Amino acid sequence: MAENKHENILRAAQKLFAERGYDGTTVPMIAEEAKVGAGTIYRYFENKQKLVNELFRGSVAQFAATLQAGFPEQKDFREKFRHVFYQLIRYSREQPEAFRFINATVNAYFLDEQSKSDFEGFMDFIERHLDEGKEAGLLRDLPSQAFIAIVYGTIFHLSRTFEDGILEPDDELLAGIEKSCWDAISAG
Amino acid sequence: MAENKHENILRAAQKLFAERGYDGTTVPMIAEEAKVGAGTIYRYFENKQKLVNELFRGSVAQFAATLQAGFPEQKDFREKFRHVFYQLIRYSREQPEAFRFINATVNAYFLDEQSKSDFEGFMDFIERHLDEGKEAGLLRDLPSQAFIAIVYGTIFHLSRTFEDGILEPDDELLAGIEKSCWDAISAG
DNA sequence: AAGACCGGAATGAACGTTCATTCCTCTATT
DNA sequence: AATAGAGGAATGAACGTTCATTCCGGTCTT
Repeated sequence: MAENKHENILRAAQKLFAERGYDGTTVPMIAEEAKVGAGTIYRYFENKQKLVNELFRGSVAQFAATLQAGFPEQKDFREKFRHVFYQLIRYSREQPEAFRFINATVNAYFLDEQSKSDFEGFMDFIERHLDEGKEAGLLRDLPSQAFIAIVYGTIFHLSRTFEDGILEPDDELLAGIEKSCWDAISAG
Repeated sequence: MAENKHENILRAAQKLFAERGYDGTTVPMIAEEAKVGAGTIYRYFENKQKLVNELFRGSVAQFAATLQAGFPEQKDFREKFRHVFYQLIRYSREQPEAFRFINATVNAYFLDEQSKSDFEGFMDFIERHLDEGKEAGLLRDLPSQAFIAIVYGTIFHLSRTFEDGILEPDDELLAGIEKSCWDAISAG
């Protein structure tokens, strides 16, 4: 039961932070959602800010793990790109609260230095992957950060569209958008 | 000076909401930033929530006006798309706080129905524009909302990249990204 | 022309409420 | 009986909001 409460509190916080934001969520709200006393939260976390930072880093780590899981190191760049695209989609679909929380929190004033640099490290993985495609001459003559804006930006907005029920995600739609993104970044 | 205070309060709120979010910004903070007494805010706005909604609607209206200003109604679809793309970029560059505030607030729990429907009306304009291109057979066989995710999502993420100083916006870069977006949505 | 007066605009101290955090009691386990 | 874990009442700070008071420009009276 011990480790369980720690996890329950994090999950409750994630849900509420995703819905209402950090400052719109009170510690008693988190306690109620996690079904623990308000004081219990302070047995597991020094304060609210430490809690949100620990949650953020955990989410980013899980996100990074999803992205790297089954990465086709031996295959060609086109295949690697497909992998990254679909794993980004997968995380945003399987952990919509975490995905929303991460993106809403990236630039927040309450993130500490370690959290920021953890996220940068994660983005660096994507950037390095795109750099590889650039060096192979497969991509357009644009900075990697522009490719990130196109691919990550698209997926970010798409996940909102799915969450709001405006579009239904199916294989055909996702395949079409993956091809669109590839065509947006690939050379000639 | 009368209308001026109303405007000063809105601008102060916009700056703070963009930086710290609605719940992370206190009314006394807004008062200090606007250089008025805290009580003065309540002469112009019924309460904090009415203030944030009025600000949101004003920002959306300005955004919509920017998008429609000089719309090349007589030109071909390719030219219209270019217009929309560059006007979206323009607003995000000229009003970065408003752009950030709008996007961070779209799904917020404190937005009232009118604010939500104002924003939907704005998005409808973009969607209708893309529908036109679809009906003309110029675009891929994807839902318009997917195109919005690609174009708007890209620009949204790009504006973060510019704001953080990661990329410098110049004509060549923007032209390259505009072409990328067009290639992502156009048929054949 | 000058002083008295008026009314709305502006203020910031003060209110009740709610927040993050602490502390003390109770329960369960050994 | 002793200890550790958990809960929730208690606490002081800070919140959104109100309100008694001050300020200020214009108008009336003489």
